[in-house]
Amino acid sequence: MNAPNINVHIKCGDCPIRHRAVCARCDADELVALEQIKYYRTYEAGQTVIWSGDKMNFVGSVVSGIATLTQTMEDGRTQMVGLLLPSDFVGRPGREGAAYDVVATTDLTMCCFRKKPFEDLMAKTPHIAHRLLEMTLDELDAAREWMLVLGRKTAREKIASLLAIIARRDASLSPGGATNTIVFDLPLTREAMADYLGLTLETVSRQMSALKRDEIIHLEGKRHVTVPDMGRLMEEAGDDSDGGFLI
Amino acid sequence: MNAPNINVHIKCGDCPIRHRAVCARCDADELVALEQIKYYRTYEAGQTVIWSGDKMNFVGSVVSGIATLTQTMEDGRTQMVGLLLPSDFVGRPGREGAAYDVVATTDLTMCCFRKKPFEDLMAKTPHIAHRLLEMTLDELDAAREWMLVLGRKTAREKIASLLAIIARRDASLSPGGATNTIVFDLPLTREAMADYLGLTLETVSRQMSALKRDEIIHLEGKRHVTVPDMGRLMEEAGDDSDGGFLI
DNA sequence: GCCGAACCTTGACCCAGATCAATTGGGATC
DNA sequence: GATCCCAATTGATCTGGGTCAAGGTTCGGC
Repeated sequence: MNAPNINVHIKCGDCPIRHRAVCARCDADELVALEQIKYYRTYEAGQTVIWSGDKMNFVGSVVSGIATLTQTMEDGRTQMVGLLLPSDFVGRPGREGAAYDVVATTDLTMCCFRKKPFEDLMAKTPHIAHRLLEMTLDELDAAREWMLVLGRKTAREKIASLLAIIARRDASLSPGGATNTIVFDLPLTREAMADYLGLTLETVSRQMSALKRDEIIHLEGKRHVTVPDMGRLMEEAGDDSDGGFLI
Repeated sequence: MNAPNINVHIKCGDCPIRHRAVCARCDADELVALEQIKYYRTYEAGQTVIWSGDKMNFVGSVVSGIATLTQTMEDGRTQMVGLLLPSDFVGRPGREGAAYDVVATTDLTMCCFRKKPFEDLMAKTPHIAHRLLEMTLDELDAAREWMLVLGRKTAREKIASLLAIIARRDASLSPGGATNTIVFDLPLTREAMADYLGLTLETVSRQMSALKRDEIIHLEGKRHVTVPDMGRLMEEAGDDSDGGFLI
């Protein structure tokens, strides 16, 4: 039950993450070189992609689905340290072992490269190295944003922050058009949300109920969320007024 | 009182951070190019180097002294998101504005490059881009480590973790030799420690007193710390047994 | 359509750490 | 050595979120 399927194969030109992943800046020639060393893997929801401490034989990009990066203490306390969405990069060129557990939260497809050939290619291809630097800097910003959430926000603000982040990236604008209503499905269980936010799942549940009671969000079932007014959600998150694009 | 001094000038060959900073992998020619665009700035303890949101005209490396990276919410809650030690890099090539406040904690000397020339040079010099990627990946690991501290550790564990980190990098092995006693000076006020750890300064003070009472540390004055047994400190931090090198 | 498992919600109580409030200590400056 | 100032300590009290415990929902398998 643990061997990932290796069957799909997409041409880079047709790849849904072509313009955002580590290969985004590659030209046609470079893409050919990547095409030669790449292969796909799929994982089922719940499967562990990489165990912390294991030797990493490959690096790669998330093509579809969602995965989490988590760190665990000996006594079992766990903290999620990253959420991997399509186009995000997994693995660290230049390091042997994995520093975190990577777990598929939904069914997951990854575009993988064996580590050594990828490192060799990277050394010869500044476009890849440059794009990877850019992506790493973005992740560093996201991690630091998250440090503020973990260190200084209340439980309610934490939940609102997480919802706002997911809403903003995952958002499918409501068919209605000009409203700022946003609708999406939570890709995480209450427990995973708690691990992300440094809370317990009970507190997550209570705060979700509270936000619902206060009509900041509407819930259908446990996962389907409607945000009638994104501005109010941002206020609850304790972030400055609107959009909050990085200055 | 706010204009930084611009007076020192060190040859790259004599620079104390030559082998660890963003220029670490540069060869002689590349160093000449860097030498031409670099200049030094000094700041006094307490001075703000960069304000969040301001246009960044330069990037650079910390040569000596310590600075902090902090984020502030509108209501004044602040979270430190990075501690900048000698050889650490400040600024983000490819972005206009600064995302965080940078404040000198001690007197500080920086080796600066105007942003545009540095970016141009970086595009032509893979050694710089490569080293910057490496440093950014290390910072990302440090930030994620810190997310575990902020999200899941108790106040006592947080303090022990911070002391352990400072001890490990800042450590001057005691002249005695073979003991694992470590002595160092705290570069941070109690308030700065609190901002780093997501605590209040009162809690920091109480936990410092508790660690002292339990003889995990000794204190002379408020800043001079002796750790008689590094292993015990690591235990208090909740980290796995010894050294804890990244796997 | 019954059963079990996984996930979620809600309530009651408790405690770690925040908050409010003095007090102490250690330099600098005069 | 008196005064001021700021960092730090310490105490008393309060509270947000954790912990423990008891249901409720949903869904797939039989």
